[in-house]
Amino acid sequence: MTNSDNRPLTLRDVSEASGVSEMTVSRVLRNRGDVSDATRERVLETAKRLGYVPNKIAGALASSRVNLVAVIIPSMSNMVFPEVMTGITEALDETELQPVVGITGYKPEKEEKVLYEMLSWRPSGVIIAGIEHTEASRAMLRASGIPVVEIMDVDGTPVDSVVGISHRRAGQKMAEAILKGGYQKIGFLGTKMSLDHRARKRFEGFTETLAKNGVEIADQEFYTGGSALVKGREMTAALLEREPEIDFIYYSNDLIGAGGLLYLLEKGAKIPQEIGLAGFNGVGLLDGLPMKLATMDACRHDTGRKAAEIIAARVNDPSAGPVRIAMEPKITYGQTLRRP
Amino acid sequence: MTNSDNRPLTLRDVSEASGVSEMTVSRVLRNRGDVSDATRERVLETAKRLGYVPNKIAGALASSRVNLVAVIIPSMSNMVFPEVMTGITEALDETELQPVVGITGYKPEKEEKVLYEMLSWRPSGVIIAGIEHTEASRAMLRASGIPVVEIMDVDGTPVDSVVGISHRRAGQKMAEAILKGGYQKIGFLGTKMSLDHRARKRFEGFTETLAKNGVEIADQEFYTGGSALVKGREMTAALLEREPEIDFIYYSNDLIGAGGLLYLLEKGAKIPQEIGLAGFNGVGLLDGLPMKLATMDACRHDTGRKAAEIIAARVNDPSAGPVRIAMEPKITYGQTLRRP
DNA sequence: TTGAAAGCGCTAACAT
DNA sequence: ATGTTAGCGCTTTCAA
Repeated sequence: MTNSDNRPLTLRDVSEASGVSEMTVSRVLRNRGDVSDATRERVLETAKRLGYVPNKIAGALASSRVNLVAVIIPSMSNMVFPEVMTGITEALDETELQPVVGITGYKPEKEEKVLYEMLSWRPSGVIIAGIEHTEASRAMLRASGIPVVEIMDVDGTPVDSVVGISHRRAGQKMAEAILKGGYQKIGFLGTKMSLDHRARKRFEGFTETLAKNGVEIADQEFYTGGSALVKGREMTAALLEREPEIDFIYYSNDLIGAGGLLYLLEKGAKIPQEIGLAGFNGVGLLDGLPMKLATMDACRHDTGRKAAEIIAARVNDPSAGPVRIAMEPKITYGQTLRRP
Repeated sequence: MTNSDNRPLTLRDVSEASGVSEMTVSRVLRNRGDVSDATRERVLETAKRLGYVPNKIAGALASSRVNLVAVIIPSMSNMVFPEVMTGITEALDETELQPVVGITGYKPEKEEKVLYEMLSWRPSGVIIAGIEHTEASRAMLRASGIPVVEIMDVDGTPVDSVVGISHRRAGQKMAEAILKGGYQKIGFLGTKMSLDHRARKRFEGFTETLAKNGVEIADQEFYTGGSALVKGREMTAALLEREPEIDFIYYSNDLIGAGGLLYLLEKGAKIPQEIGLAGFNGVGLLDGLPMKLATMDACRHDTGRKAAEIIAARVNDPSAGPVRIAMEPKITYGQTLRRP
């Protein structure tokens, strides 16, 4: 089954074993050009019998084509990014392209390293989360000469193409909905936002809109690390301890929102009359909680799909220009946000 | 910032711009061999100024070394696999190796394709979930001549090395704990297991151990697709409708277990006196539920770490032999399983 | 400490 | 329909 020495098989081995030139073997294996059925069959049979696996490294070097798309995201355990990946994978499955994922852990320097590493494999395109990058990263992206799509945030200046929602707008919209719901004393609980630009922009859009309507955040708290459900409970308890009059809490994500929801339900709070809640993301995982949390869909799946489609289109037609797609985040009222 | 034409920069460009040979540039960029400080500095400065990014494709072809480890898993949205990935990444971060992930969607044919695709990049090793593969996949793995670690299941015959728990044993252990807790009429709710071998093995170990103790599963049901929390609710409701006497439900994963738990709490069930519950996986995400679900830790993080360490060791010393590590799954009683 | 030559395994381009 | 030749951009090996 294995070849005698430990050398991986080459095209030449298949060529010799099947009695046709390397070039013809190559053509058969890539379904290129004209090859007679007889030859084709013989080559395929031989390749299969020997257990030949082509060497893409050599192929890529020779053709200067690499059918890989670098996908650079902060995390895989966030629930948010697997969904984006699904969209990307779906779209790429219709092409020759394949995604390769790099994880940055939300750290700009790590992003820079991962990007450098991935670009050194000369991928056909890059999909990268966020629109904030180090100057070095932006320079690399520009210099790469390949299509780049920044995703999940359109508030800023993209290197090339961009697809996503405006988080500033998402925050605004939620603030408007909350005010229309008649809530007055509003608190905010979220992650520490020094590096989570999207959460920060939502927060900014949120507070600005409240301010325009003469409302100021009654209280706020930011956490880092730990179980989101537990944090949601704890922070909600602490917030209400400090400010018992609060009648709405806006959470920076659905998980801490769910923690807060569970806590308040146990306390017997009247939701959404006495107190309303909203999260962010539209995490399907949470369907099945005792009460459906108000949230906002970040269009993650579509964003992934669209981004991949842009790359695919650009690979086929390098002359195509940059694209900017701002999706509209939609509120899901659930059962924790009073309708106007 | 970008070079005038669209051609990516090569070593030669740096060589010409810095006035030293390509070879010396190469040495500087890889910290190899003796290069004078003056030369090193000049080369690094030039490379940075030009924005040179090395071409790993060419490097890999020339050196026949690829510092990539193929990691092949069924899914990224399962909560289980991101944790394994964390362990793998941690261990690889201490080496020159880098993980590249392929997703199979639990489909053997897709696994075969992904494997072929990844092997064609000539990685330094393979970490692959499960011990059941198509014969073609096994043949590829054997023929690849690189270290292979199958993970998360040790019940079967590995191609090379294997790290994980015995799911059969996990099922047995949970059955024993439930019986010792004094439960008698036991139901099972889980995923359809045609392709989820690990869930199947747990189920088999579970029922066999019950049988040895003269107990037969009182009722069971299998689902596919949909929100796990919702399914957990629905199936629990249906099960208790059919068999109101049931005093324990074993779920094939923590999420449907959590759905069942929430449902039963709403119904005012006395847990764990009148009815006990247990899931599987030890999903940290669920900390913060009103009650802590009994579960079993599948040692995912350690499994990932260990697997990566085995690959790294083998890369450094190709003569090392295969390794088999069976971890011991530990029960977490939580608050839903009566202790003996 | 530096450089020159050869070639990794494949494919583009050009024969035949 | 098939074969030949010349690289792709780097590293290995050997020479200076």
